[in-house]
Amino acid sequence: MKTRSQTTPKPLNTVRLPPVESPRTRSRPKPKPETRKKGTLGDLRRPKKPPTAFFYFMEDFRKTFQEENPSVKAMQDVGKACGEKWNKMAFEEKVKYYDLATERRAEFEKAMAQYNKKKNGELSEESE
DNA sequence: CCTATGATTGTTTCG
DNA sequence: CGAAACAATCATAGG
Repeated sequence: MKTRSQTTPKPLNTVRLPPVESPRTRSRPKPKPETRKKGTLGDLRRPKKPPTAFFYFMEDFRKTFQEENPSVKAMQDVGKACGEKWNKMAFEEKVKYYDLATERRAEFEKAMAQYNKKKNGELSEESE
């Protein structure tokens, strides 16, 4: 409605709705995905990001998928199936997962506050 | 034995 | 606002 002088009022629920269906706006040139996970154990300082709705969906889907496809064990195969179904999933069904992720993020915000705070002290107290 | 990579999409973070 | 990296999972590879 009408003009919104404010740029993105940033609703409290940021989300619950699926992000605009961007037509692949995320351009990922994927130049050299050599080390996507560099410090699996060394980046503990980085607050782990909250799992996305997609991951939550995977938890459920993974179990179901393995039951129907005991042959498939690697997530790579399941992941593909997940993505395919995820795109076809009904918005209402996804909302359920979005809602989960939304709550998880709230907690994550706190972790972020500490992270920012720690960042300052880290300079002095790097090793813990 | 340990570590990294593979794939999926959504979210996070900084300037 | 945009770009880039990262989030979990599990099987597999090599030294």
